[in-house]
Formats: sequence, C-alpha cells, structure tokens
Amino acid sequence: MTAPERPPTIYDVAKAAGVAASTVSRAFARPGRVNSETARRIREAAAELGYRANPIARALPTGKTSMIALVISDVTNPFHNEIIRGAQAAAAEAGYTMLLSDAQESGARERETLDRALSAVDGIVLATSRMSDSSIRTIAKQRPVVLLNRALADVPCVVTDNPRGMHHAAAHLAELGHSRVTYLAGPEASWADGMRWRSLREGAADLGLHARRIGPFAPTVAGGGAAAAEFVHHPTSAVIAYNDLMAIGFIRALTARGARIPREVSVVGFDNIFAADLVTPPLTTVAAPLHAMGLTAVRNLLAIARGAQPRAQEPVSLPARLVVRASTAQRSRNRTSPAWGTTRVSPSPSAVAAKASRSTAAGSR
Amino acid sequence: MTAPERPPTIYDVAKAAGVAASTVSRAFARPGRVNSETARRIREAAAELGYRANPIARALPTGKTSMIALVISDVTNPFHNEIIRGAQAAAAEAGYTMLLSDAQESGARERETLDRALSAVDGIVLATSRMSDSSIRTIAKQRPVVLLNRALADVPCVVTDNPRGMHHAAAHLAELGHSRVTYLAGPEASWADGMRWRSLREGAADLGLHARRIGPFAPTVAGGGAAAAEFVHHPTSAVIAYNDLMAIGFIRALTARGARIPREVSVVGFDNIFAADLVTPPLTTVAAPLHAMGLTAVRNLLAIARGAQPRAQEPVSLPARLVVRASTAQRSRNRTSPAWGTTRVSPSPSAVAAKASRSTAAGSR
DNA sequence: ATGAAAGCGCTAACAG
DNA sequence: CTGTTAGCGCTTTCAT
Repeated sequence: MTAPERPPTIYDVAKAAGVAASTVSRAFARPGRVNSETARRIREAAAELGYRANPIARALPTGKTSMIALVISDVTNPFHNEIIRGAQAAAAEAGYTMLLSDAQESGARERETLDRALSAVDGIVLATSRMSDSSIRTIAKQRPVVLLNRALADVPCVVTDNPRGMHHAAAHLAELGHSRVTYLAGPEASWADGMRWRSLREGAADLGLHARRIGPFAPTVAGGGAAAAEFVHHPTSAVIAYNDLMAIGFIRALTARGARIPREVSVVGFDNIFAADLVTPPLTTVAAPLHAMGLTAVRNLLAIARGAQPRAQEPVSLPARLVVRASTAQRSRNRTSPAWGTTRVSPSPSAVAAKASRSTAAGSR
Repeated sequence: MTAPERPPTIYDVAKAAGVAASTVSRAFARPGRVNSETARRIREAAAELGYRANPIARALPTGKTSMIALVISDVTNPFHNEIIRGAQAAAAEAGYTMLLSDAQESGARERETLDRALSAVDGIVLATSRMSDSSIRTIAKQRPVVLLNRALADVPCVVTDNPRGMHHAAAHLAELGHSRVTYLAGPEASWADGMRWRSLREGAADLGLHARRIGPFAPTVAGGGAAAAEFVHHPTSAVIAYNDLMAIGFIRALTARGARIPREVSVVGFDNIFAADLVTPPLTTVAAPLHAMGLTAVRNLLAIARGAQPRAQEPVSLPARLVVRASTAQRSRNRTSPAWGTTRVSPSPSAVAAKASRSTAAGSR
C-alpha cells in the first residue's frame, strides 16, 4: 500500500515545473494564453501529476465557488424533471456545478436547507418556491437569485406566460361549447396558482364563460382525487386543473365513480408533464417550455452573477402553448344530471351544507 | 445604500464576544458543551450578528466539505425521482448538501462532470452509472463511492434484488400459462440489464419458460417503440421489458398496430415508476424500493466517509416485489397468428435476415 | 479552558 | 512575464 493519496497541489506542480506557485495559478487562470514556453512546461507538469485545481481552495480567496443551487419545491413531481435537466445543462455549459435541494413542499424546509448552502454558492434558482416573499427577499439580498415560475418585484424571474396559457385553455373550452368551468386550485403558497386562477377569472367573461374555483388541493394525483370528491357536489361540464398531476388524479377519481371523460366532463391540465401523454384519455394541457425554463433561469442567473444588470423589473415570460389531446371534447347536449354525482355518495347533511356555503363563498369572492 | 453586505466572520464574533477566534471555533465545533459562561456569550454574539460558519472556509483546513454528489444517468427518467428524494433526505438528515449531476446517459459526460466536482465532495453515489468499471475504480480510489443499481467488486453497492424480482415476474407469467417470453434489453452499459437478462435466462428453464432477448434499446418510451417494431417479426405471448418506460413505449406501439394488451401480449416492466399506475392498461411491474435505495445508498456512503469499514464485498440487496396490474393476463388459447404482426409491416428481406441471425444469436448466447 | 500562531490550497496585489 | 508576499475564513497544534 502506498501512502494515502494526497492529491497534488499547485506547489507540487510549481516545483516540478521549476516556477513559482503564482505562475502556475496564472497559467490556469486564462487558458487562452498558451504559448510561452513556461506555460507549456507547467501544463506538462500538471498533466504528469494529474493535477486538478481544488475548487474549494480556489473559492476561498475569490469568493466564487462555481456552484449554483437549484431549489425545487418537490423533486417527486415529474414537472421538475425537464427543468432540472435544463438547469443542469446550462450550469454545465458554463462550467458550473449544481446543487439540488428538495424542499418537500415546505417553505420552512426550503429556507433551512438553503441557509446551509447559501454561502457555498454563487447564485440560486428557486423553482416554484413556497417561501414567503420576505424570505425570498432576504435570500436575494445575499446572493443572486432568480425565481422560476413565480414573480416578485425587484427579483429576476422567469415564468411561463400563464395568462396566455390560461386564455388558450379557456378559449378552447369555450369553443367546444362549454359555458361553466371549474378551476381546481393548487397550493395557496403557489404563485402560479394565483396567477392562473386570476387569469381565468378575468378572461372568462369575454369568452362567455362562467368560472368557479374549488380548493386548494395538493398539486398531486391525490390532490386531484380530493378535488373530484368535492367536484361531484356541483359539477360543471369543464374543468381546468392547476396542474397535470391534479388533472390526472381528478380524471381517475371521476372515472372510478363512473363518469365518462371527456364526454361528460372535459378537463385540461397545466405543464404537459411526461405522463400527460400516457394516461387515458391523453391529457389536453397547457404546455410549459420546461427545459427552456431551466436553461433560461440558470443562464440569467449566471449572467447576473457575472455582474450583468438584472435587466428589467419585468419577469422573463416564456410562451406556453395548448396541447390538445383527448381529455377535452364538445360539450354534450343532454343536460341530465350525471349518475356519478351526489347520488353515488350518500347526500349527508354536511355535504349539503358544504355545498351551500361553498357556492356562497364562490359568489362573494 | 450601506456598504456591500459582507457576511460576518468568525473574527467579528470573536471581537463582539471579547474572545479569541479559536475559542469561537471551538464553541461551534461541539455544540454539546453548552454551559461555560464564555460559550453563552459567543452564542449571543453570533446570533446578534447573524453569523453562519462559511462551509467553504471550513472545508479547507478540514478537508471535509459536507457535500456529496449524486450522479444520475438521466434525470429525465422518472425512475430517478424517488431515488433523488431519498438521497436528498438522507443527506439532509446528516447535515450534508447534495450535488446533483446528470450524465445524460453518457459515460464520458459522467466522468467529465464528476472530475470537476470530485474534489468538492466527501463522497459520491453513482446511480445506474454508465461509466466503465475502470473509470469507477479510478474515482473510488479518490473518494468514497457507493454504486446504486450496479455491482462492482470492492466497491460498496446497493442494488435491488434483480434475480428475485425477475423470478417473480417469470413465475407470474408462467402461472398465467405463457411458455415463451421475450426480454426487451436495455442499454448495454447497464449493469442491471445484464443482471436481469441473466436471471431470466437462468430461471426460465425451471419454470418451463423459453426466454429470448431482443435489443439493446434505449431505456425510454421511444426505445420501447423500437422494441415493438422488432418484436412483431417474431412475437411471443409474453414480454418482460428492461424497465417501465420501455414497457410503456412497447405497449403503445403495439396497441397502435392493433394488438390487444394484455389479451394478445402480456407485458411486465421493471421499477414501478410513477406513471406505471397511470397508463392503460396499468402496468404489471417489478417494483424497486426507489426511495429506500436512495436513502440507503447515501447513508452507507456517509458511514464510510466517516470511517466505517465498507462492510462486506457483498452488495446490499434490497427486496423487489411484483406489482400485478392489468398488463398481464392468462395466455389466450387460440394460436392464430396475430393480425398486427408482419402483415402490417411489409416483410422485407432484410427483416427476414435479421430475424434469422438474431435467433441464432439468441441460441448461441 | 483559552489564546497565539501556523497553516489548508489558492489568488491577488505588488515589485522586479 | 515572473517571483514575493499576504491573505481568504476557518481549524488545530501548542503553549499558557
């Protein structure tokens, strides 16, 4: 057994090349300057020894770690996969290493894990953050931050064009003859959720649509199931879900109750996640440019970290498009109350009460 | 505007508390020792200033960064989501930060990105690595490594019990009356693929099963489609796919050609990814304990990093179970050649040739 | 227990 | 262009 392999340092290279350490350092600083005989010797020696600059040691004097953090509200959500990939690609292309941290849908956890990593990174992208505005601002004061799928004044953001996306969805539904649409709300802490609902509410009138909201629900398949349980008490012929996962869960639950999708209920999701195309029926959904978002967010972050002015207060808005698949259809003409409605669930007094209070709430909002 | 916010250092705390820097350092080293009046003062001062130890600076003298790297062959593959979550959880619970790097199914890229991060981490978990054995060994010589879903002598590994998993799948198929099964092979560089095929081939005889393999194909939905295109030239009533993604793609492609799943072809996948339960028909699959694997891998890694003996040469094997859903069924009795077979695709000479050579290959292997 | 001093591996002024 | 000299913020002997 040889001695414990200590990686070669800059000094080892310096000695081997017969130059000062600082000279070695310079040679690695701007690989553009190639020629000088000395530089060549240094390279050679470095290669010989298998020298690789220690990024940690380098970070100390410079303050730059060449690492960025990507914080995700929930790694388990397939929505994030392409974002992660895009972010990673942008980081790699710039020679940066990416930290990934999963907030597990908890703003508190998000803060905590971030606190630990904060001083180890040159910048942070917060994807669908569940943190409070003030927490985000606090972070942003210490490191460059770009927000993904959330907007906050004075913090650079990249978002999908939710208003237009929602408009496409609503217009599609209106065109199919629907006149009442239910929005299945996502987490209250979700900026995108607020954005989507607002866009729907504001745009509905012009399309001759009456929009209502129920929720909030967890942005998951289970959440969609919960939404369905509530939905049956006051169904509409069209539904827009906060995201695909919910849409999928909703469809499953409704189908289990005997409903026919899309014949009886048309549903559209958001995000166009991987599974959207695989479920039955394939999901009509507002597709977000996931990969591009990850890419853009990181690129902007790095630009800022390099000193670029965080341009404009306006969030960078990436276009969303509607992917029409089979979960939406012409509204059926017969208005008979569906068999899968309240008849299936025994109409307990509480359900009736809930129904009453809820419609009130919807009206007053 | 105040001066550029420089985070407080240990010296700031030291001065505020009226002690030496080394004393502050100690106070943070073992938070167990609480009492001493001095310690209290230090805590107070630190809290006051909002001091947080700089992990980079700490890493330099100690050589410990409190970071680990998780390398994933393809973040885009939903298979990894739960693994990532599990790994992240284990890292967080131990106060570690996790680097995530996406190898994009390329062994070369994997090496490269790893080289950059290597000296910044205390350990590495390689999930479904596509690197060569020798590359892995080289890495393992420099930092603690644990392999996920791959086994390599002298390197700690955690794997799912592929042999048993495959046995369950094969037995299930045999029980349903199938006698010939086709294995859709995954990437050649995949250790799990070799493992699965070998397990099937070796176990088939005892179950009265004849096993054949086609491929390799990409471990994706598209790869499954490719597999289907080849499969129709010499169909069997049962198929086992390298993973769920391929199984899904396979089913889709075959369905598009008019085949009925599972009536005409039973298919089982591997991994039980999120979407497996959502597709039509829901996929029968060998479920890997994804979350537990991520968790276990990281825990073992950290134990080793802390000096534990990488116990045993034996890989840690986590149990797999068969989740029976609707993509498998009793073998149908009528042996009529299916309509979706070669009739649909014009039986070009090359296809025939391919068929011949392939069955030879299968026999000789 | 606490303080002083010497680095960890690298970069960043300065001089020559 | 190269060498010298200080540090970056923290830990760690070694005295006290």
